[in-house]
Amino acid sequence: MNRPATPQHILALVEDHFDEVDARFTRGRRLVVADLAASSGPRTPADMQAATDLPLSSLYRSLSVLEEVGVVSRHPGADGVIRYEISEQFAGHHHHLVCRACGAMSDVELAPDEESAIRSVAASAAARSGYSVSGHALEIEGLCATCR
Amino acid sequence: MNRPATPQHILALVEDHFDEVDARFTRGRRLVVADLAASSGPRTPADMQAATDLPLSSLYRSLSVLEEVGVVSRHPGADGVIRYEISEQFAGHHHHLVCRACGAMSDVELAPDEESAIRSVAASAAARSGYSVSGHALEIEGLCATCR
DNA sequence: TTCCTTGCAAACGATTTGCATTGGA
DNA sequence: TCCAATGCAAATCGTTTGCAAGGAA
Repeated sequence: MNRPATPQHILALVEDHFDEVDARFTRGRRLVVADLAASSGPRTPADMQAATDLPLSSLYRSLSVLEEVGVVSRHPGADGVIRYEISEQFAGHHHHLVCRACGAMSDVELAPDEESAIRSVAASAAARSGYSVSGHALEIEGLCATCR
Repeated sequence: MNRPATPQHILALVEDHFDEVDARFTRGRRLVVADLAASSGPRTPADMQAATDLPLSSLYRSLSVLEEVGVVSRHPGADGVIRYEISEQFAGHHHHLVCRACGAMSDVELAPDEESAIRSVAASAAARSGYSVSGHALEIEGLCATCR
């Protein structure tokens, strides 16, 4: 999967994935995935706790399992807080807009030609430094619509 | 300044900058800047404390002053630790290679045409989402030469 | 003197872990 | 039954702050 998906779609894919790796897709984990799937950008544990009402320790434990099985990925913010989102495998490849005033991150997708331009720049830069590339992330910094 | 610079050059620029904003470029601050200027990528407070032997509290205070006056910038890593580097104003614009095995970050510069390609992609993506752009950062993820 | 910087120790806030309990296969 | 998941409380770890001492203008 490498294309935007609806929350329901994501839930279904994640459910299948839990079967495949044979781990339990429990209530807590489901709540976390549902919350992230419905969001338009990475969320902090505090955000998710407010939305799901799970105890923080359980939330963190769910996140760590979800990360292990590749369902979510972490995005540390400049404020020192780690934000999570559904990983690209399930939510599709995209990039981030980061508001330098409020720290919020939101998702953006690039057009195919933009995407391939980035990919080729990343590949050549990595080659120059002896890295083998496995991915890239463009972070666009600016002011969001409400902060500008 | 928007071009790679030698450690000495950076020290000199920073010294002038401290004069301009009339703040003191003290021993501790100088040690931090020298350490960062000599490094090939963002460093953690622990790295810097090992190199400079400054007490952690003083180190953090120096970093916070340096950040306020625009000399350093912070780069939160996936491991939750914040890394610092000399800001682009003094060290030149560049991007990062991040090793997904060891977490190390190293600097890369792009060719002018690569850079302008990224800039234009960032501008159009931001416009689509109602953001005003102030900068961009490409993070290239992969395995570094020693981890691959 | 006066203001800024430093260093130590205590305080914080985010995240992790120990342990006893609960829940599902 | 049995192992994994949960929840609470306590522990960690990176980072920040209070406060008294030191230094430069």
